[in-house]
Amino acid sequence: MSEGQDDRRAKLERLRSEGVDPFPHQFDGVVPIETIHAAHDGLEAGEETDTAYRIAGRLAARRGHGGAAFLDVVDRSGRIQLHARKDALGEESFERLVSLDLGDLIGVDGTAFKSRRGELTLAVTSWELLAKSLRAPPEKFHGLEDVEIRYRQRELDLISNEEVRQLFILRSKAISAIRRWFDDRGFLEVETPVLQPLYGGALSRPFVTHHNALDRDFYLRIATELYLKRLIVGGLEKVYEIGKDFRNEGISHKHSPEFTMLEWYEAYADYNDVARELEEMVSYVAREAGYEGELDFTPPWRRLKLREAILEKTGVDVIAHRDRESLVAEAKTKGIELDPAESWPQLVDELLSKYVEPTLVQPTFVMDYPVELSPFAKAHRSEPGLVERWEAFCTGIEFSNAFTELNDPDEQRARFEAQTALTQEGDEETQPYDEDFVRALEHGMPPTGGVGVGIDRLVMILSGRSSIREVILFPAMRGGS
RNA sequence: GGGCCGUUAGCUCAAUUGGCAGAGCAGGGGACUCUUAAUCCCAAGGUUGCAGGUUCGAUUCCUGCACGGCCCA
Repeated sequence: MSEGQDDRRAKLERLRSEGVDPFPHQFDGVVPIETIHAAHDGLEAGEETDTAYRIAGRLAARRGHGGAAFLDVVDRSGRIQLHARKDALGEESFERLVSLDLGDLIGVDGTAFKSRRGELTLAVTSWELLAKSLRAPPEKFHGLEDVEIRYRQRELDLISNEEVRQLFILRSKAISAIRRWFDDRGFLEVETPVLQPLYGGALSRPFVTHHNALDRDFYLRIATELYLKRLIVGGLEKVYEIGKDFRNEGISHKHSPEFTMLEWYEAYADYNDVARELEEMVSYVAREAGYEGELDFTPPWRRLKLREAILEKTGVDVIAHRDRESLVAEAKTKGIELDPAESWPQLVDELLSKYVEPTLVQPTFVMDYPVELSPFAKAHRSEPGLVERWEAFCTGIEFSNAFTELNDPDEQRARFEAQTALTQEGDEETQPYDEDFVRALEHGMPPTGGVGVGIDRLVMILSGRSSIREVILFPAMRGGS
């Protein structure tokens, strides 16, 4: 009797033999359960109405009392109690209703009232089976807690865990709010290739795939950056894209090999302009998604220079020690052991991520990065050796990255060549030379501000989750079919 | 890649020193017309992740593997 399936199949056959279709085609005129709550939560205990509603959902609990029964039905918007009476429904309909299995999908007509204990309830006047469930749902009180099953069979997680449903509704609301925000400001939503002859726009190893008819390899994109900037060259001026990027690197609580990225580019803007846009946009999205936590997204956010942020947390001035040896030595005087095998920019990155990042709880911009870590950012207008770049942090994680975009094609060519040199030294996360992109820049790209936002990380922040897998419906897992 | 922890009934969890593998929920039978983790009675439910090893005897100890979690790189 695996998972009680035999009992359920026997009921299925009995229903069929009684002339009941266990899988009917549709059920018209359903209202969300929340509309009943909205209309009648103010009723007094014991108060009855003759207002009729038609709802549909999954049977989540049942409490029988002989000639009557209470049943809980759940839909996407909420849960409501049903009260069924044998004297109201008749013997056949009542017996069939109380012998349903938990997990069955039903449609119900009933009138709203409040029970003596004060629970809003639908008195069932008629009902029908909408789909038979042949497997037992997870236990009703604890729900499904096994993390592996929650991720591999997310449908069960959604069925049994209300807060998981709420999380993914929040995610959906956040993404639609993002689109609304950009659409309202004259941005065009565009779609650029996922399959790319060359990858670029970020520092990461790519996934490789093969096109049979062309007999050549393609890369799954690691970013949308370079194609979007070609659209800026083409005169579209304000563009954004929301889509999946793919990075062939380790999986952690903040890295998924497949993740959702928002990028936008705006002609005639710089990194200060787009910083103001990010704080406004996130503040709007948090409001629209119903965020109610401790974080304050109200603009303006705190702005720190990278040099000062690291100095404040470690006592190390990375700009005053602008080569590997002197930086390692300086860190040592502050009691920080750095790996002397790493390059200067890698060491700076380590100081940032280890000593600064975890302390940035409220939304914060860290500004003005060394040129070595930023092959697409324009030189800083007043700080030599730095570029006009910021990253935005919140709850200790980086969720956004932006530049005043480099638009000098000769400078861009030189940056690619520097990356190629790193590749030859064995660095596997470098930027391949993209001649199509440089040629596009040679036609002239206006001054441009560009931003990337990790949508999964933004949803983690808005929902208070600490693992990226919690906010991805079907996260990548080892093994499986 | 490394360290630690976990994997027992459909689900959530027990099992003393290595000695008959238990409970709640769900499912089955029965009672009950305002309950809400409903309640009460009865019966059933197991290849203890997989493969080895030690032992008279392994859920328990050892080795390897798989999958997962947390931390580190």
